[in-house]
Amino acid sequence: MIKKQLIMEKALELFAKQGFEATSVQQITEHCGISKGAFYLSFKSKDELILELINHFMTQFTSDIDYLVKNEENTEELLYKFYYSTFYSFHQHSDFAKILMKEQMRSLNEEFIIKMRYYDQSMEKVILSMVERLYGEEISHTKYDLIYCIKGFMKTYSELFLFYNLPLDLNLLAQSLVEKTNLLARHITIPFISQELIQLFQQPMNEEESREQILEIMDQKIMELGDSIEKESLILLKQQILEPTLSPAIVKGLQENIRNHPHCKWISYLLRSYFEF
Amino acid sequence: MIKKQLIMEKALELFAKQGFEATSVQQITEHCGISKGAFYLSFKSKDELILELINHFMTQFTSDIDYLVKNEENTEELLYKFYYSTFYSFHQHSDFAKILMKEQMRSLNEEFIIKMRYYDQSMEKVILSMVERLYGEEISHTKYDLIYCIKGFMKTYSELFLFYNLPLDLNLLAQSLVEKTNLLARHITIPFISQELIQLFQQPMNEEESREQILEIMDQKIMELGDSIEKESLILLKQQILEPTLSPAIVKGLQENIRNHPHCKWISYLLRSYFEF
DNA sequence: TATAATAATGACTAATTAGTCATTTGTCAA
DNA sequence: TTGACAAATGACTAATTAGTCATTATTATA
Repeated sequence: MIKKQLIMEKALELFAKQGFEATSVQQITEHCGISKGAFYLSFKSKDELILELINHFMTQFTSDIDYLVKNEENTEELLYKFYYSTFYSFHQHSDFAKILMKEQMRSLNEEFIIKMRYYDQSMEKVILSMVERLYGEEISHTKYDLIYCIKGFMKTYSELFLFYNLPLDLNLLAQSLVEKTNLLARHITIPFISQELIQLFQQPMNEEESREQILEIMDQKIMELGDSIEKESLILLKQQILEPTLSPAIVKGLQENIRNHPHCKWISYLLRSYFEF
Repeated sequence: MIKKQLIMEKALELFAKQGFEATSVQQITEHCGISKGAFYLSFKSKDELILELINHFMTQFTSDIDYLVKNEENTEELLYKFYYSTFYSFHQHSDFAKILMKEQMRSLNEEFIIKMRYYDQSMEKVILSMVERLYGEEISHTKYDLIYCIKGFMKTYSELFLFYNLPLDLNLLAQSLVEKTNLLARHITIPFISQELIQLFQQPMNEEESREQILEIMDQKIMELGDSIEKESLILLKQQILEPTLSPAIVKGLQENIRNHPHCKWISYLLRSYFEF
């Protein structure tokens, strides 16, 4: 298991520099100081490694932001904290962020594209719920434009410090983007992205499937974890999904128990969506 | 010469779908219906093909926008036309635009990165001069933020119709972005991107080299062209650079003569920068 | 028609790739 | 010390790659 982590870390460095395709398994194993065979003991293929990297970072990233958006009490501070922690995460995991910017939609592997679209849509949902919390009904007809403007800010300003090693004043950056976002939110009158337009390319993720998917991931995590508060909480939460008996306060508390465990970030996010808090 | 064009067109289609690295020369030649040897009669290498594609589109693209920004009389209309023609070009050359979005900074080849940075900086200069024309001195301390917001809009909104085949209402899109841009321009108070920050990563393109470069490209184009108004204009403009004798009106007229010739777009842009109109 | 010049071919090389598997090495308990 | 098991190795395969070059086909000219 520790070997797997080593490979993921070292591969990430190479991928960030050269991209997925230009980096060979040979290079990765050399960079790790292990043999080629050892690589295939940890991963079935190069593609599996890439998929695990994408999952690892995207789940963490999305769920962190989601938690913030759903739990920050102070609405005044929310937008600031959103930008701050987004760029903080980018900065912290800059190798993965670079891949995200470079690789994006690319690569022949259909599976990657589907995965990335899924996470991209999850992220859009999170931003949407933030926008709705912040500005309410008054921006209902311009909210999709606002989301795309926010995404545009994130992309363009990330490039600045990801690809040129510039000193980064996170506080100023967040403040500056908060001002821009508020300006747009309060004064846009001509929306371009309508509800219909969104529906044209956002194939809905169907709900029933999602329940089964949550239960499946929970089973997997329950098996992985040793005896702990986290494991017990997961088991109780699973029962709650199968037949609801517990009070909201208890469910909320159980979710709180698992949310900081590094392996439970994603299930944490899925449960927040499922229980609607 | 016609063969070269065929290869460029067909290669572009494949590159847009699969990216540079995932597309083999074999695939390209098959898609063209020619032999592998024939490919190497037109291009020294696969990299040369890629570089020519980048040059072909980026020169055309940059110089078209530059002409618009420098020559549109009606300042009210300028921003609208900027967005309209930008997205119109993207739409027209969507295969190349896709590559631009996907490939971006990527690829191991240092030469590509340098080329793309050069064109990116040229584009930033064009946008800067537009912003200065539109809003004057009052936005001098926020103008770089404005440039990056405009670039963000361009990127994010392009994705919508490049990667999902959506119907595109260019008029509405341009109007919508004009409103957003004006809002930001008139109300931003907290800039993030300062003059100093810009200088940290924009290595200046030195001026003396640029004069020699212009003359070199002119010589090349003069050789390429058959006897025509364009050729004569180029010869006169070259003499003007070597020793200025002609009146501004004549110089302007000579530039006008060449600006619409597809092979002269870039030299046209360089001359506008050199003569400062 | 005959000759020269140019264009086009595709089998070839050498390098690199992802992935496999017989073999070796290391680590335990008995 | 032995024997059993797991961990790790790297030479190997089969496929693919960019680029070459002797050969053939086509065209233009005399």
